[in-house]
Amino acid sequence: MPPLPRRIAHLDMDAFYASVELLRYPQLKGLPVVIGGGRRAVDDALSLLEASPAAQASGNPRAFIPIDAFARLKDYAGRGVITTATYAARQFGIGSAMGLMKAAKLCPQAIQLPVDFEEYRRFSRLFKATILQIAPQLEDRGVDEVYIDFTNVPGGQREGGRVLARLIQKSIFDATGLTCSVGVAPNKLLAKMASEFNKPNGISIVFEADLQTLVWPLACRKINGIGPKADDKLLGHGIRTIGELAAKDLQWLIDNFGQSTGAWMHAAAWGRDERPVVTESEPVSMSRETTFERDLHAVHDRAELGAIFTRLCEQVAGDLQRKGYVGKTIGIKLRFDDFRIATRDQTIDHFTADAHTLRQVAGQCLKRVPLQQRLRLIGVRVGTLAKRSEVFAENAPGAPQLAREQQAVPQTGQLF
DNA sequence: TCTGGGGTCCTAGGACCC
DNA sequence: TCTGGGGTCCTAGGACCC
Repeated sequence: MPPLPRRIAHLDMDAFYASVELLRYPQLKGLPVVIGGGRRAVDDALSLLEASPAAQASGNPRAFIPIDAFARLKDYAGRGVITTATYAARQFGIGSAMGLMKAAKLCPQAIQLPVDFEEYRRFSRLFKATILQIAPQLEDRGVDEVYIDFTNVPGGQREGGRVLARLIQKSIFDATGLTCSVGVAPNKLLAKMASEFNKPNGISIVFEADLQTLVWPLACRKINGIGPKADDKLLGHGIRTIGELAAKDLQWLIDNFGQSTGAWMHAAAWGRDERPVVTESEPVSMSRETTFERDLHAVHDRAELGAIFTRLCEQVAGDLQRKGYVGKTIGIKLRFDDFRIATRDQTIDHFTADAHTLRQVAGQCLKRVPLQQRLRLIGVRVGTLAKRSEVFAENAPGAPQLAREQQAVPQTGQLF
């Protein structure tokens, strides 16, 4: 029997965070709602506001406070950003990654909700488990997106995948009350674009033959992997659409964008993508970072900075231990007040998940950065990961590498 | 009232080894 | 004197994605 034509689906939950919140608070349907800005400053502000009569009357004090109330709070630092906004809020020009203060200006009456990642993750697990009962080849692409290989699944070839897509949509709605959009195409690249064609709650089916009519008129930016920089550069050459990109010579693209990027762009514009659906993967790094409520200075705010730095190391160590990983490349990330970023890292001779070791090596990394300028953010990262169990197995008997990890790391008493 | 947090992958130079 | 390659690891930065 000849192999079936490859049919790959991209499934995207519709306005995921907002939809989960609307399930919880159906009264908010149709109202402008923004989700995000949930930093400590916001929590402090919330606790002040919870006592307000309007909030009390709503029955859910935290949920029904207009965003404007924050903007008017005297000492509010205002560093939170909007994670997402409902369609009603988008009408006012509010979008994700927008500063909370700007959003308050655009739509003072918008209701602000804190983000609840735990709840979103719960729904995420639920919809993915639902898909897995129907189609076993699933690639996780974050909390609200997946690729699914339809090729050999019953119904996966009927009407180009529409029959299976409909079944999955219905099953997810029955299990969660949430809608999603699905694109089915010969590969991941086209499936990802297709899932955007018919939002929300839509299905769109794309074949190779649809390339010219459905894909070539789109902006290059619609290709997953072409971001703002590459798009700017393409525009600089007068290339606006994917069709215009496809019309360019392969060699011309290689000369202007490099061997790898040029060749990839050419293939993408012609709808070619052989990447498989990857059902399992190991993490490469784990990190924690935080933006301060006000910019801090390495000397002036040494104690505060040191405490935050230590906490980040403890958090990364906790994450590693909880998930059963160890790593040997320890690094830091700094963002200065002018938004410049500096990174430093160091690879040590053994794997670790120990907070003191991370703190010590990360402290050494910090010493290698000039710190005249104020800092906005600091982060700690561990890379070159391995499964803790495998490092144990490799070293048994004797486990010399981990034995070293368990040695007490001398506390220098210094901050950095 | 500018601009969060957690990731992946790529590039490019230098060290070091054969 | 100076002349080679190839391969891997480490480090710093940057683009991009969700």
